[in-house]
Amino acid sequence: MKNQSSPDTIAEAAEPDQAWTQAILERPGFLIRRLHQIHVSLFMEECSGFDITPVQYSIMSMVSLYPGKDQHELGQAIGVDRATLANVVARLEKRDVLRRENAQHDRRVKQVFLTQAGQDILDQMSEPARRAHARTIEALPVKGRAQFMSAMKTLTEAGNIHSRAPVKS
Amino acid sequence: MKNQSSPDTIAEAAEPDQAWTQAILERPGFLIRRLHQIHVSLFMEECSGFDITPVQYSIMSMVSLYPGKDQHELGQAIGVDRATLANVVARLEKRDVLRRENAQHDRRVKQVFLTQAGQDILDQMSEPARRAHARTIEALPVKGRAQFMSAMKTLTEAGNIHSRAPVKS
DNA sequence: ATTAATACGTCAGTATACTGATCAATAATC
DNA sequence: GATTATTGATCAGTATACTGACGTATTAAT
Repeated sequence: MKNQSSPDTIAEAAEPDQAWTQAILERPGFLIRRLHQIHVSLFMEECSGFDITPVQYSIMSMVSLYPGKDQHELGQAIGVDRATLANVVARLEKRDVLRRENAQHDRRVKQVFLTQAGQDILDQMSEPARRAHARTIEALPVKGRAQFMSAMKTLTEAGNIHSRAPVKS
Repeated sequence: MKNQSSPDTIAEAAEPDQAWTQAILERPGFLIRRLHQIHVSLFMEECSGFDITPVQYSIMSMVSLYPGKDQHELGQAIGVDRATLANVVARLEKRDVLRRENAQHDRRVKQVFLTQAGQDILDQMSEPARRAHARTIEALPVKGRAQFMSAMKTLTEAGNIHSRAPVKS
């Protein structure tokens, strides 16, 4: 209610402290959010025409490996909470990419399967998806990429329990 | 429509190929999404009670440095598209954290200011926010943290133009 | 066997993130 | 000066992500 609430402080606010701005833009969380945005953009660019998002692709990949895996297991496998996973799967089912089926052994459970259309999309996306992942870290020297991926593994494994939807292997 | 669409393939699908599962879970984009989730969780945990998200904190920090910056500039400064930024700012305005004002020099422009309440929250959040960022990378050895942050800077700078809301400095 | 606890899925609500369209104000062009 | 183009903001729609609550089905405990 003193200095920053008055509009006539605009002029001299143009160059307060470049270092402080840098401090904001170099926080770990900030850079992680940015890199996530960048990867999603690269993924959607490489995979344009399929209209499949990175998370959808992760789910399809996992269902392809484990046909009949239920929603709860799928969520735990890729680190997506059950509410979000149900949303994504419902969308893919509506588009005839996935199919859900009530399990006989437990009527609470819904098992997920790829349709033939879904398997075809997955196959066709293999190369563009690989490129998107590669481009995300291509600015690093080859040696640096391995170091970076190693660090990411360390951090995600260490932080796994702290996230709301931990990956359960 | 052959192997994966039949529910009686569940049993033998239990252990298809551990290596393939690993391949999914070690893609760059996958780990980036996970680390982003983890950081947000840590941030919300450290800053519980304030009900301020990481992006909201970024905006508040930037407005504190540049009072009167308009929405378009703010979005470019922190890498958030204008539609999203307008949403976030509108929410913070409703909670009396920020204040918007129509600029005299250009009636299209809405300048953003912190309220006193907003500045107080920002001040009080300084330490918990710092801890959240620190904890996000604390699993790395001290030397590894610098390397990791350096790699993140390289990647976000290189990928900046590819994202839909590039940071403009 | 009934009750209690747990598990799976869903729903409602909220937040970030993006797209594409629209509208009003400004800037550029003729 | 009138027309055109550009810009800032908003709106509608969609997607991931999470919370808390609910209902139903299963399992555990009594």
